[in-house]
Order: sequence, then structure tokens, then C-alpha cells
Amino acid sequence: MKPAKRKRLEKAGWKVGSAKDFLGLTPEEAAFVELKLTLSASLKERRQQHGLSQSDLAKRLRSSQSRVAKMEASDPAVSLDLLVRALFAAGAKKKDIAKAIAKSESIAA
Amino acid sequence: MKPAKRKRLEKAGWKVGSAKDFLGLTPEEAAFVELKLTLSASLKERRQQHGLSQSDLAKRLRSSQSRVAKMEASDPAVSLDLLVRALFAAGAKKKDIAKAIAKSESIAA
DNA sequence: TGCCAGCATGTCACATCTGACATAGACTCG
DNA sequence: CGAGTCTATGTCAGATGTGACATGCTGGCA
Repeated sequence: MKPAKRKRLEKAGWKVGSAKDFLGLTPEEAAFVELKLTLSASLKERRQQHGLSQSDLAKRLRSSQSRVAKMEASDPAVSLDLLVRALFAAGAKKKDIAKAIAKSESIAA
Repeated sequence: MKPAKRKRLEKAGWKVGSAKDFLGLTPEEAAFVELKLTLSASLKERRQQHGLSQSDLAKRLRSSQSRVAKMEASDPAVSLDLLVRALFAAGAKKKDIAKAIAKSESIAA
């Protein structure tokens, strides 16, 4: 059960920060976590650019403000699924997402 | 509850196919479903290129053969989360994923 | 023909994620 | 100050995803 392990690692170690405590993670796990960080940052930026509040976005997503806050905080208990759906709800196109992902290439190849 | 709705829609309508019954979906939903289709295709391709069986990949992922089969079949009951983790496990880098996403631009902008 | 690897599909108990809600802090405006 | 908006954080019941297992189908090979 990978998710369980991930959860434990995440709980133990990190908080939004960046890529500094990737020590115990396999490269794949690191890449995955990083991906989430990237997308959540992208989401926040995008939302603000559009002048939306978390509540507004939540409405579009049919979710709630607290969940949006958690997404942007890269809370480990938020899935990539939801993150991506949120991005689409915030007006992102696939191209935008691809760009965001590629952009984050800086940290780990 | 968006996932619930999605599930119903998916159960009702589609089967791996492609983008032909996106009629009742909002653009965001369509984009999301499409994204999953794209990535699952990419996963299959990638796995085969590496000469791995579904069981092999499952081992790397710490998952099971049946789940891998479901991923490749774009079973609605497979999350984007798992799909992406599988891609990483299959040796994909973020850049590869970005490329795969961008590539699928063909169907819906 | 039998045997085996690879893939697909269904099911289930259990882990995880989710939306909703409550609550609190920061900030602005009157 | 008090009221309003925006955001962060915690909690929980219920929805959803997960790994594992069983089982069936295919094609290859001896």
C-alpha cells in the first residue's frame, strides 16, 4: 500500500515548503510530491489572476472553501485528481497544465 | 459532490473509446476525462516499450496486476493520482508527462 | 493437447479522500 | 469598535479508491 506509506512520510516530514526533505523518498515519490506542489502553486496563482476568492472557485468546483484552501496549501490529504479538476475549473487548459508541469523541471530531473 | 456525478456519468456513458460521448459533460469534465485517457494510453505504451508486463509494473508500484489493467483500460475507478504514480514508476519524468498532456491537445482545446 | 505467461474483469474489506461545517486570524471599511 | 470578506485549520460521516484475490480468455510453445 503505497498511499499509506506516502501519507506517513508526508505527515512526518514536510509542510508546503519546497524540495528540501526529499531525503527518504524514492525518486518517483519525490517527483510526485513535487508535482503536487507545482500544481497547487499554479492553482493559487491562477485563481488570483482571475480575481476569484477561494469560495468562488469552490462553487465552480462544487466543493468548499476549506478544501480549496487545503489544495493551495498542498495538504497531503488532497489528491492530484482534485487539484487538476480545480485547475480546469480555474480556467486552465491542458496546455497550461502541461506547461506548469514542465516548468517545474528545475528541481529534480 | 462532483466525483459522484462523474462516476454516474462515466458508468452510464463511456467505455475506453475516445471523445465521442462528451455530450453531457461540461468542458472541464471532458478535459479531465480526456486527460485520463491520454495518460493511460501513454502508460501502456511506455510499459510496453520497456518490455514490462503488467505484473512487473504492479510490483514497482506496489500495486497489483489487476489495478494496472484497470489503469490501462481507463477504468473510471482509477484515479489520476494512481495513473501518474504509475507513469513515474514506469520511468517517466515530469517532462514526459507534460509532453503527453500537451500532445493530446488534438481533441478539445 | 496441455501448460503457461499475459491481460481483462468482478468482487470485497479496508484505507483514503471529500464536502460540509465550525471556528479563528488577518485585514479593510464604516 | 463592529461587521464583512478572505483565508487557514480541524473534524467527521459518508463516498470513493485501493490492493488483493479469484477467474476466465487469449496466444505461444513443447
